[in-house]
Amino acid sequence: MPTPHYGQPRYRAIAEELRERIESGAIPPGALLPTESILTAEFRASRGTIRQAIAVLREAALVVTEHGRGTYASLRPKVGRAVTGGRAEARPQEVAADPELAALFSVEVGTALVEHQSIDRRDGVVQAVVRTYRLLRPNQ
Amino acid sequence: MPTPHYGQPRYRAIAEELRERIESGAIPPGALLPTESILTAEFRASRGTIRQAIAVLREAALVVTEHGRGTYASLRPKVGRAVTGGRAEARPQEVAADPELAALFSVEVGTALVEHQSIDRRDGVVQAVVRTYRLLRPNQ
DNA sequence: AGAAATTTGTCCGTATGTATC
DNA sequence: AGATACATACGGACAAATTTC
Repeated sequence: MPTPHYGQPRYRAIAEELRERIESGAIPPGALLPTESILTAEFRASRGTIRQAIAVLREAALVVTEHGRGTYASLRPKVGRAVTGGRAEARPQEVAADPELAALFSVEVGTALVEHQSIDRRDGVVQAVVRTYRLLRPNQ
Repeated sequence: MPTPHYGQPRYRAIAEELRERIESGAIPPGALLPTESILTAEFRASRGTIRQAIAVLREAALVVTEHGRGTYASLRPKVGRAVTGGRAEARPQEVAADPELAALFSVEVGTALVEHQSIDRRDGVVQAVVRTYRLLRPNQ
């Protein structure tokens, strides 16, 4: 079998399909995904490709994998706009760069950065807090 | 050849070695890393293993790979010296809630949260750093 | 402009190691 | 101990993007 992946690679297509199942609730939060072996059979793909697909979901924090156990659907599907009141507030503010941010932005520790904070709530309960950091004035 | 990986897997050891070369300046910022083919010969490892090692560096934002071109060392500063617990960037990571996060999540200050950091970069230059915080155990 | 070489991307099949049940 | 499931590693083949000639 050749390797035709015009446009979308197989592993991404498979990741999409699995993402659908998770976000739709077909695979409920906390539940185990089918084993790599089963997915291999279902999608008629090699195990490496299946693992690549799962890696995409892991990167997206949609699943968590445990050695010898399996891969679980994350307890936190869809962070996006919940139809019911998942509104996010923003609050620009200047903060001092911690060592890691300083290294990333190539500035001195303590340099002022702009912090943008948004909050994802569901039914009034804070689900996630997102902080975005940028330079006051981009260098380079 | 068997696959003994007591403790450290091969690909992580190779990633460590390459990380050394980058952080020491042996591979200066912006420079191309040796091709996968060359690394395969040097480390006597399969291409898959080399690619896995490079994936680790990519995850740590130490390199950027471009299709058909090669893998570049990131333009990040060698400031990453002070290693006072300052990890380059482990992916999902547990951190202690600061007062503001603690208030938002309704937990005690210092409670462990999961931090996920992603970096938006253009041409190797960091544009923005996004940190997302969530509870370890979502308490509905 | 076009062809070839180079380099990374995707995919397969197999084998073995390690963790969990 | 045995079975199950994920992790690591190898080798081969072809696709796609880039560079070189």
